[in-house]
Amino acid sequence: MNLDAPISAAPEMSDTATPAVAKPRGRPRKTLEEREDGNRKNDLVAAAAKLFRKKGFDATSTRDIATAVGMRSGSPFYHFKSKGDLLYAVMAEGMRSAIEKQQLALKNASFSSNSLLNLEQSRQESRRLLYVLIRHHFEVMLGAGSDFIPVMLYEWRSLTPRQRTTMAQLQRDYEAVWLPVLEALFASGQLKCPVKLARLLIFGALNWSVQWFDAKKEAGLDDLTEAAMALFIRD
Amino acid sequence: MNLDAPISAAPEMSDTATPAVAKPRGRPRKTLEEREDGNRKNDLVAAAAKLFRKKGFDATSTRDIATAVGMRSGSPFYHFKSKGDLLYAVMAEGMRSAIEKQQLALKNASFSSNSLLNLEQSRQESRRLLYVLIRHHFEVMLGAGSDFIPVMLYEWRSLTPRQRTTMAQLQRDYEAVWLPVLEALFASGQLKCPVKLARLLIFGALNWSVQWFDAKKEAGLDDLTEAAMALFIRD
DNA sequence: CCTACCGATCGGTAGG
DNA sequence: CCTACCGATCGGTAGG
Repeated sequence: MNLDAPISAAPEMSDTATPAVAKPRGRPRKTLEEREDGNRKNDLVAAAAKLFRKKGFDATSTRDIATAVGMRSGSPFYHFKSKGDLLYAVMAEGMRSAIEKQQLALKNASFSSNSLLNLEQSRQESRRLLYVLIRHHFEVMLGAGSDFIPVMLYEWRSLTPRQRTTMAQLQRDYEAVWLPVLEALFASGQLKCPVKLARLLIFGALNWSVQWFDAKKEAGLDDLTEAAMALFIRD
Repeated sequence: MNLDAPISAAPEMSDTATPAVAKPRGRPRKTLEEREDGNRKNDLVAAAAKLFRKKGFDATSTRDIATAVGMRSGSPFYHFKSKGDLLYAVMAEGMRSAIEKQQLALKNASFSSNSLLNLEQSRQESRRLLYVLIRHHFEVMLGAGSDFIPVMLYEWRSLTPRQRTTMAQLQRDYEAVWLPVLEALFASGQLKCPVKLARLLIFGALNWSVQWFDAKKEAGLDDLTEAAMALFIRD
């Protein structure tokens, strides 16, 4: 396992207690070869994400994944200890990337968060923040090449307890920024549902879109976001 | 395949074009033996529903199901042509039962639907109908011994195209009664989201509860229903 | 990363 | 419904 590879930034890959065995280090580090190794690993994760989403984890064979990146059947196990570790890599990388992009989306949107706002301005501000969060969430689930988060949402069952724990932490990180927004909306009367249940119901409404959204159809992600806002939020 | 068994009321069981081969009919029909046969079939469907929900369709072996009802590995295939037919039986039976119970819940609730109502009364009436529909939907997904609908919601991928078509029809039947209620709420300004998207988002919010609801926890199905109403509907 | 391989499991069937 | 079985597939490994 290569700790320098982007994927491995996630806390744990395997379920064993002592990770990071490391290959021999006797050569100049970070040459082209090492980076290509990382690329192949990323290829595997991307192919796995696509197949896991389309056919499900259990119905996807490691041979399917190997074929998709032009490898032979045994080769994925040079990069990943097990099929389960590949699933975990997909999910962890998906969450890591989603959290990063969410931070960015918020930073771009909340330039006014430090100034003094009157009541009406602050009502609009929290509504705008929720819009940004929802819009970004749709993007992450339904945007081009977004297979990671759908896999994360629908393949929890196949994780080990350990992996579940770390994924749950990543998910809490992702949701952490939603709660204050929902609380502000509740306090200002724009949200009438208790925040805790509201969070669960709203995420449900959004996450379910993976099941029915069709990019070729009429509604785009902006339309979806506006519909969701109209459903949940009063003025 | 026994066409008299309750499960087989569903339009199709297998994917082949010519179903219903039928066993020799040379004995008095509908004896105890035949009914016991039906019971065993129902046992299999119930056990399959439970296991499919817990482990997923692909991760459940027909041996698991056989063991759960005290049969040997080959015996389920006396009752069902294939594992896929068992899945279809679970889903079709789940929907048939859900539709039936939904009709009943509506009948008990809408005694006033035929009388003349003033504006405020009709506003309250459509809100109450939505409450009944949501409450019933939670019951069907989260109530005691309700494994059928969760399986139906999360195992579509494993159906054949033919089976998908008939399931889609059953689902339309189930949802048919929701649309006029949502339209009335939209017309009266209690729902601000376009009806078509509202239906998808609302079902998402409800269906996702299968992932997080814990019967041992604080909130009950009534609490859930009230939270959902507060989230979606204005007065 | 490939070759060659293994043990285990799985859906399904024949014959009673 | 059981017994006994089969062919196929699968995750994973040794050795290079």
